[in-house]
Amino acid sequence: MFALVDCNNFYASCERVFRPDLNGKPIVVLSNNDGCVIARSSEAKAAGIPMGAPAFKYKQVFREQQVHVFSSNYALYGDMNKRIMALLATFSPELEVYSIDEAFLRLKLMKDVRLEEYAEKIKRTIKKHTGIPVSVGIGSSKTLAKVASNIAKKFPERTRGIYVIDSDIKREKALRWTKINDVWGIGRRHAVRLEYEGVKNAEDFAAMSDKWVKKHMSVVGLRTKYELQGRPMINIEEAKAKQSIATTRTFEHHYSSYDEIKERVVTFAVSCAEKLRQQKSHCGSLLFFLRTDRFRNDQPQYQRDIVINLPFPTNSSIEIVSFAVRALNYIFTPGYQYRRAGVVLLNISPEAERQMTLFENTNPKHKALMKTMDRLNQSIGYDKVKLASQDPDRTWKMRQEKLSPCYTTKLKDVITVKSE
DNA sequence: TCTGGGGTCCTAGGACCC
DNA sequence: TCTGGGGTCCTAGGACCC
Repeated sequence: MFALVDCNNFYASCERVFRPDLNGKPIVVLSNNDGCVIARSSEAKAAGIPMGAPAFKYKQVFREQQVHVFSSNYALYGDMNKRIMALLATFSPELEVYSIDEAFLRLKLMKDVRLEEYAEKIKRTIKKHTGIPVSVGIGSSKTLAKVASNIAKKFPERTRGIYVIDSDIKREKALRWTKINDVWGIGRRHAVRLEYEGVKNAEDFAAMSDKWVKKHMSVVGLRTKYELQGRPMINIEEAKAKQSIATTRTFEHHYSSYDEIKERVVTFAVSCAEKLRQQKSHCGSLLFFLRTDRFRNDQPQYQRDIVINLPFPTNSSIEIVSFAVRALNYIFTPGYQYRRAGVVLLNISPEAERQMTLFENTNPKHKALMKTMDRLNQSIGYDKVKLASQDPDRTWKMRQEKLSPCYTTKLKDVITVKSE
């Protein structure tokens, strides 16, 4: 059996762990630059605030409903995620961390242990040690575990956050209840198409012909169909090195000067290179993109991507920066108001499998230099050692007006508990 | 004034090989 | 009249996930 453990309203719950005064009150968490709503407590959902709502359009709603607004605090959420995953690892040797707030576990059926009780124990443990409420869905495939978890979340009172699909009768009932666009693996496009075909729920979809599904939705759709029927097609996956690494940002305002954009691009490239070295890989190519503000139709629009194939694989910040700047030089055109840019590293392979080239190679001194830079930045603080092409006192800053303290990762932010 | 960021997998078609 | 058969690799674009 597969279990899906999913944190309820994760970012909002993280904020609430250290602010118990906010229990029962509406909370939203905003994206970078305080742009959109990306997480909502159940009270905020009930207040009618949709996912992805632009914050500036909902200011009045926030005020009227007394919604507590937070900027996203990834240091906090990332650390809470680590703690939860460490706890989950004690429940099964086969654990897949699927996203920042959910994980799949493979459960071997054990004698004398009922699945409901095991799920209950998982839920209780996470709550006790981290303060985060979770839902648990269990089924004979990952997709069914997802279905079960949705039911658990939808009916918290009746299910107490736990739902187990362990019989055909329960499976059929669950599939009938699950709307087609709520099925894991069926997105907006396919949902529209399927509804046109008369498919309303997961049960209808599971009854479609293999031929139709394969033709219109490829083997991916077919796997989803089998999984809904209770035949596992997707396994627990162990953590793998990333195949692409990106750092992209919407700027806090429009930039038109080359120098300002260049400084940002350098920083994006450095950040990508750090992530690349962390997973002990190097990259063979780099994509850079630059675009104007798609929401401003009173201004001329410009958007371009460029891929640069590196002459040799590298993970040196210095080299990756120089190629990123070269990419910028190719596509930068003066006269536009730029709003977004990004660096994506591609063609990633393990450092250890380096293919030597005859004439060109990375400077061997870079390796030791990068190691030292990474060590210093890790021990004395992020961004303390920079390349000269980065602005030493970075003038730009992400808009984060409602940032909460880093309760679990900064000593000065640790809460004080007074006892009498 | 103001609208996020980071990933994966699959397929068709082109270009190539013998 | 008539023009084979069997492969691989790469890329762009689409669809999906959180």
